[in-house]
Amino acid sequence: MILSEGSHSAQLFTVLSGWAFRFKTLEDGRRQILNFCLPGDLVGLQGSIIGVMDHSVEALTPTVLCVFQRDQLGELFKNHPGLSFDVTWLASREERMLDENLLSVGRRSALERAAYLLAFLFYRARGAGLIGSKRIPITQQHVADTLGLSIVHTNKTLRKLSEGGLIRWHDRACEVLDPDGLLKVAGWHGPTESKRPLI
Amino acid sequence: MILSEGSHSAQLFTVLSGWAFRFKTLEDGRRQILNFCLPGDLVGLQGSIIGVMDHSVEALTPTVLCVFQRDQLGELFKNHPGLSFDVTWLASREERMLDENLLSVGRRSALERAAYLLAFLFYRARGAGLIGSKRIPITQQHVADTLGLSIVHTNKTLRKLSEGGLIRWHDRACEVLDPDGLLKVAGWHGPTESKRPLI
DNA sequence: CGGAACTTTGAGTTTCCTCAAAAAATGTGG
DNA sequence: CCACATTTTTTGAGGAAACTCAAAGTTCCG
Repeated sequence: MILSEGSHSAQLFTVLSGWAFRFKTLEDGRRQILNFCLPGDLVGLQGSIIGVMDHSVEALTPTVLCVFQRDQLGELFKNHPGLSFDVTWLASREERMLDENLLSVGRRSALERAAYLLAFLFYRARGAGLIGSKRIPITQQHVADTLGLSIVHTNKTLRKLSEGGLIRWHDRACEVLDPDGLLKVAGWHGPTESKRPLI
Repeated sequence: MILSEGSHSAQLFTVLSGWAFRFKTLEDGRRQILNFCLPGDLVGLQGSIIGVMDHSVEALTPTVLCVFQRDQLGELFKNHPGLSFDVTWLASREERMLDENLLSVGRRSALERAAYLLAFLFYRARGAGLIGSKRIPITQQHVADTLGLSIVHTNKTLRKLSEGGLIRWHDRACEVLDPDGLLKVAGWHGPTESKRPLI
């Protein structure tokens, strides 16, 4: 599944199963991953509200979506105040995650950033009900493009986390061995999530 | 005006006049500015919906706010679908700005980042109706904390933009002399804003 | 006028990057 | 199951970007 930037029929959808990610690119190809999309996430609201999507979305695993029609959104707000409150709740949750990510990319060191990201994804997966799999299905290139680092430096940084026994990398995926250790390295207290609406 | 992180009576407000900014800090004091708040902006939605504010807000100039009560939000969604749509529109606009900022901090060089930020603020000021003043009331420390750079390197970077005749720095503020030049340095096409709701 | 905040400069260091290439894992077709 | 192409991970070396430390100018404000 790939939905690309500038695409005019901006889609609004929720992820039912699978992993995906949102990203933007500069004209010369530099790519920044903005956030990851897990089951229960609402993706593309901005595009739906504003008219053009200005980021792209790509799947990491086979993914099942529930697609909404853009023009249903006005109707939703008119007739379903509870649901539209939930939509806004999810939007504000996404914004909170972006705030955290921006803090991380702007102010944390490479090692702290990597630890933060993997802890973040670990807890998101858990929160999305993917309890069984501690496997985060991303390549080191994805990590690099999320953290704003080169692939080489990312590799050397992840290696340190591996050597510290915090993670293990295999099969194009990261296995988190010690979530608390990651939190400590990152200087983070973990997610402060309470109960959330499902759409 | 300062509202601080973790404050429990999370506030929701719109800026009526003045400049402010949202930021987060790490425990050792490193600060990341997340976005700037100009007249017409809705600030603190996430806090209002989720219960605790997890960023702080500080004023750059004397600022007038219109504060909403948090518990009015449910009522708003129930009885004013048009307005609640607008609230969500503004939330998605904020998210779009964060996406851009994250791309910038993650993937642009120091010079590109600085140019992007100043162009971004220039167009935001214009969009907020502050047409007269090309003055952006921030110190170089604010720029550094927005771009994720040190104050020293920020100074040297801004100096290059000054020497290129793109900006002028005086009175703890930046004057934009050549917006198009900034866009070119940043490799950006400027804002794609259409009409927006006022709350 | 004096103190504080802000801007500027220089020097040396660290972090991260690019280039290049090898090693390992993965996927495909026979 | 094997041979081969592709993608991903790993390593080394040298260079560029950004950082810290330190200090001197400047501007602002009471």
